[in-house]
Amino acid sequence: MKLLCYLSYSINPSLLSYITPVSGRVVGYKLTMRKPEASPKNNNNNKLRKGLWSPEEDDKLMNYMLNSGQGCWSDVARNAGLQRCGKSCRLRWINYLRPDLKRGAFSPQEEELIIHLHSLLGNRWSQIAARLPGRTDNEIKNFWNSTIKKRMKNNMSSTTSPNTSESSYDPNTKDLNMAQDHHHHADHFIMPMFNIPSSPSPSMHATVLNMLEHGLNMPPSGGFFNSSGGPCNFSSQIDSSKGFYSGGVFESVNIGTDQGDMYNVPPLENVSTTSDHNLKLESTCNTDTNHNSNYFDDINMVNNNTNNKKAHHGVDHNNLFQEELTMGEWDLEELMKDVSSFPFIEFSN
DNA sequence: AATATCATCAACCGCACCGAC
DNA sequence: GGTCGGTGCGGTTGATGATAT
Repeated sequence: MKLLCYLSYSINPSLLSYITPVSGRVVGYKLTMRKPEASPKNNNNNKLRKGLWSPEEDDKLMNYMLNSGQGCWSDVARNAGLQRCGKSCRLRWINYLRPDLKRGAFSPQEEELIIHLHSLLGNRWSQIAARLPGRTDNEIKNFWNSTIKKRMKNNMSSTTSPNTSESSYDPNTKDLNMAQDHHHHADHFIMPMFNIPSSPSPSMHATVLNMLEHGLNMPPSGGFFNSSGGPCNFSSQIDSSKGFYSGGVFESVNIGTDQGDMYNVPPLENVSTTSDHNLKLESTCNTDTNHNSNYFDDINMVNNNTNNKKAHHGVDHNNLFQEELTMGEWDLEELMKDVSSFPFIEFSN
């Protein structure tokens, strides 16, 4: 089916309106999903259509974009002969028609990467998507909310069972298995790497990045993340033979050092997100000489770029971030502040 | 077989940012 | 400095198919 999807798309992208991009399921054209004329607002003077896109609309937009390229989206909508708002055209293009979109289910590697990036970036789906070539923020967001979040939720509920801590490893529940395993060691502070709140606080965000930055130099006295009491090394390592973590979140020190380490997170890819600031990021980070430093540079860039958005909340993330990066040691109190908002609790809704 | 419930995901909505005027 | 249009982002909705009862 996946192959069929790719083939079909290469022939006529609009055909794939009938196939969901992620699952590859043939679902038929959901003509009534968002009933185009259902709302009175749709009958306004502009007669702008809403709801699902028809194959004809897809064709129009695709042809226009391929022939004329992207301009002002409202112009695109008008010039392409679409009775859609520019916003809708943009969304359709980015999420569905873009030629470089990858189709099909998320691979285990992609899943791991999403989880990892989410632990660092929170719900900054666009930033996460920028590191997954061919994937859209919407796709990743849906995947997270439907699959990963549910998995975590299920796993959290399973922690109430006394047997769960002894349960064998299940790749489908690996995140919470690890978290719960640590969680049961009450004498050690546990930071569930995958369970950072939707919007990590600046201090927590900084702390996580601090860990990544200074993992080797973490004060042994902290020992927050190492149940064995040894030096605290924060990083993640994939056992490539299994496709998942080999030793838990806080075990190895290997981020970005192995060729096969998927957490050697690629710099922002040339993924045609049409986002200007993503392109800027890409231009500043896209070098392959030093993956490790690039990665952290990249994260810093992310912080810088998200800073503007956060400014209206009255918090200067960037300053906080840089401040904490220079601290060189853990601010346990700050860290603990954030623990209460970990999705260990959040996912219990 | 009929019905209810769940899972998925395309698309909308509201908000914020940015640049031009 | 205020307004406006364009754009991007994250949260949410709701139709559909799949699965359970």
